[in-house]
Amino acid sequence: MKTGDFNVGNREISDAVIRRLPRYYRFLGELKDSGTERISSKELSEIMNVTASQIRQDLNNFGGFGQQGYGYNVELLYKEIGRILGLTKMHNLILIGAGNLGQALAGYVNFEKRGFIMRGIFDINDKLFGEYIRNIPIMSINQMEQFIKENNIDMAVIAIPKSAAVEVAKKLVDCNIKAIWNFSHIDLDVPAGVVVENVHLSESLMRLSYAMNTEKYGKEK
Amino acid sequence: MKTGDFNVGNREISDAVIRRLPRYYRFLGELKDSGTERISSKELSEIMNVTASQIRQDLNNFGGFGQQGYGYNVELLYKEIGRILGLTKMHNLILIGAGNLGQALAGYVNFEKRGFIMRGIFDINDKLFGEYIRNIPIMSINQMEQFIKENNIDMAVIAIPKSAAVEVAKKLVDCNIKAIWNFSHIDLDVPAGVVVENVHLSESLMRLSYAMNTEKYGKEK
DNA sequence: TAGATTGTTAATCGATTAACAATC
DNA sequence: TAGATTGTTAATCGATTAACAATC
Repeated sequence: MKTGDFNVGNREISDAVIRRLPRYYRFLGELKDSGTERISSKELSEIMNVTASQIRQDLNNFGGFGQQGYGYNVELLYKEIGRILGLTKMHNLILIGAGNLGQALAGYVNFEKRGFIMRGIFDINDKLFGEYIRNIPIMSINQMEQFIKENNIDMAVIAIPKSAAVEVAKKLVDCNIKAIWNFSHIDLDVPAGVVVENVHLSESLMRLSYAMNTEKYGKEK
Repeated sequence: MKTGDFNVGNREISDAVIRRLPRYYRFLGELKDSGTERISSKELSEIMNVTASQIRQDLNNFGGFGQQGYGYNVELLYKEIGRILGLTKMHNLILIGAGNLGQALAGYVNFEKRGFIMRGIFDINDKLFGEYIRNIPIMSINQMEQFIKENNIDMAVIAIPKSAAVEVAKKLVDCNIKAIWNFSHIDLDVPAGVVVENVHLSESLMRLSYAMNTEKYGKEK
């Protein structure tokens, strides 16, 4: 097992488990802030509305963080999950697309709390070049490749229309970007070793639409 | 079976299926736009990178839209999925929070294509009152309840800090809002009959962080 | 020590995939 | 008609829940 490899043994950790980790992290953070020192899987399960069994199973993918008869130390567990999620490392990132959504993302300071530092913003609109959002310069997309190399960038946020996203993603991969946070409504095709996390807002809206639609006329409970 | 109730028989349709519907819709829309008339589950499975079996199983939750020996008519299937997702209906919605993210969401015109019309924006910052984003007026949060009643609003987008989100959600529920698209980093607790769809960007970022972290040091494939 | 609660194994449940008869 | 492909049943796989011995 190499450094940074958290799963006990070498089993593959299921996506379902990983999807739940940030939520555990959020609740533990709140408990920590409220001064709670210890918590049992049972208590946490009631707060989070999941089963205690699931909590214990999930955590034991990564190690035995609890203690029989006591439960879990909140601060320790919070820190461990943070480490598992990679939040203790720093990453330099860039944003592509200074439209509405891009500007909102650039203005979102909470990234930095998690170790993600936005270094540059790229767009095709030359009216924006030279401007800044929170000290982050907006530059021409033509300068992107050079900037990535010179600034040790390993992650990119894509917030441009889908017609341009595929080409930009290709360039990013060529520049050895390791992670793409994709807000464009398209599935990006990247080689192994590059990770993509999609935020498809329109799909989220459609799910809400479905739920509204079936709730209204659905069978009574 | 009542109008608007799409599931065949009366089985509960699993969340896993529903989460895939918008993606089918997106791919079918692209196929339709490119002039493709018919497609088999096999062909679609190759484009979408899923199994043909899963596609057929998923669709047959809602009805037999295909034809043996032929496959599926793209335009018909696209329309059916749109209907299932409730995209043929109109909804009036409001936005709470005219910060960076809220402004980005207000500027996002694609909602309207799906039948979601933003009628008003509410904030606590009095410097914004009287301003407009795309003809949508920004008003005081104090006017919200009256506005909802007078404008037949059935959905709200919450894009405010989590400290204020719980209270606003409570007010919305009292005003008979049926759906909440929640961008605040908190789990909203709403009564049965009200649906919530969460977009937790920070959790998405953490998942990307996890993937980066394990990819780098992970076992070679 | 007795009580509490974990870590872990076993049982159950649900979702995905495979197979194939029905049928266009 | 023969070939293709669906709709659907059966088999498999994986995830969740339950149970309990280990142990703090």
